[in-house]
Amino acid sequence: MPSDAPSATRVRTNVTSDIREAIMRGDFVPGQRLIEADLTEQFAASRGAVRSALLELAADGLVERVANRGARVRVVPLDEAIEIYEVRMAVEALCAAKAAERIGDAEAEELRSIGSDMRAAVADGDTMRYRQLNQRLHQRIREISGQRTASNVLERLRAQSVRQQFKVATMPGRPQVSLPEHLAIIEAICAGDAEGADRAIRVHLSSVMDAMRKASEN
Amino acid sequence: MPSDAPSATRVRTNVTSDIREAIMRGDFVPGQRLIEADLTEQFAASRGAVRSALLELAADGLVERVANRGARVRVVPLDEAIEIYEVRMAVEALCAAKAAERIGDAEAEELRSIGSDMRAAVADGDTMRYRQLNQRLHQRIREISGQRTASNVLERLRAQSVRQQFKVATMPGRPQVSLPEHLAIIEAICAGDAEGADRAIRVHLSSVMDAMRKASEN
DNA sequence: CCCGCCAATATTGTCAACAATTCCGCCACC
DNA sequence: GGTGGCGGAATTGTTGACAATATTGGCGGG
Repeated sequence: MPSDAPSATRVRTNVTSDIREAIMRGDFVPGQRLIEADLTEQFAASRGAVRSALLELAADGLVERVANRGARVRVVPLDEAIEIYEVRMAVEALCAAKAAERIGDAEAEELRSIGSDMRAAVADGDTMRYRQLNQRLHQRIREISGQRTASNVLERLRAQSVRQQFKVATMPGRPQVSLPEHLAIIEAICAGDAEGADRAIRVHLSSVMDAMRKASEN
Repeated sequence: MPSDAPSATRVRTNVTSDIREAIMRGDFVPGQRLIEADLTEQFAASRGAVRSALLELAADGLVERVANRGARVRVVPLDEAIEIYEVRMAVEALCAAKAAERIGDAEAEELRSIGSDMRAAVADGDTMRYRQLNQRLHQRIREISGQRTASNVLERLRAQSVRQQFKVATMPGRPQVSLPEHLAIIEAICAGDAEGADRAIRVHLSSVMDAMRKASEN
């Protein structure tokens, strides 16, 4: 799936992706109404296309639709965010374990390289870069695991909790906490230690969940 | 979900559910083309409604859509079915563990009652009834677990693999194998043994996966 | 001063016709 | 005899107008 085809048939921009990205980027805040007419204008698409997009995004759990009352960006309360993370923990642990079983030398080097970059980003206090590396690490682990279904599920769940994830990632001192957890995950996977990778992922996501709870106490 | 509401507001029957059920029931076989005009006639709905339905079902992973070439019932190859079951294992294990932690006396009695019914159904050789009870057991465990997100994910995955599940369930001698596994799950959950419930679920789903592999060797 | 009704408005849902695309059989041509 | 183009049919995609439904603000009664 080429997310950025160089010159190919991406002439006709996909409205669904546009709206999805707008939501995940935060252009639309949770709870905000998404009125078809407005979106039609904003994205220069037909109403039918907008309708289809909203339908698809509703299936993805990103927007809520109630009959005859339209769509709005779904607001994920804390307890539901926790549930999402509990599922993520189970599925990411599966992916990490599988990745540990299947990893090759080149891929191991790549993961370690991401680890080094993360260390550097934390040392420089570059939170944004760390966030990107974090996402890339998790994505790469999923890819190495070869579990397409698990990847789909995780991608879906991540989209739903991207806001909470952002809140946590930008907490002061948070990178210092999560960096060693990430490095532990990388080491376990590269060592082919499925059991250890499973544990390391769970430790990491537990830590994220704790931080999430703390963040919401404000 | 009342499939046959007696008098309620089910005047306007939902096309999406109808098609979904038709697929899961096997009225449409995997790979079969789903032509909008035909569905329009068959379900007495407008083409727009059918289109929306196909869009939604595609998001659910039940049908495949390619641009300008229409929709067809998605065919799930064995290796993908296995992946689906690996994810199910992870998530159902989570649900079982949570259910074990939260179960009350009334619910425990209900689960045990399902267990007895299953025993009876196997003794009578009533495979269909056993299948129903099986589904109800898993569903009830999800409900008791209180994990909405996990339930959604599982419901989705179950819809995709319902065909394989059927193949396995109707294998001769299969109920005799899975009955004790189910009873073990029930006992662990009722005993409040989260760890044991997790293990029991994994044992059971591993067994299903093995059976699935054998079934596809034909 | 507050509350429930009613019309006006905003918004979504549905429909039918039209445009664009792909598929399939046929025929000329090599 | 095989191959490549060329219509015609089938099917999906899009558009615009219309119908159905919910929301809002005002108005009169209590």
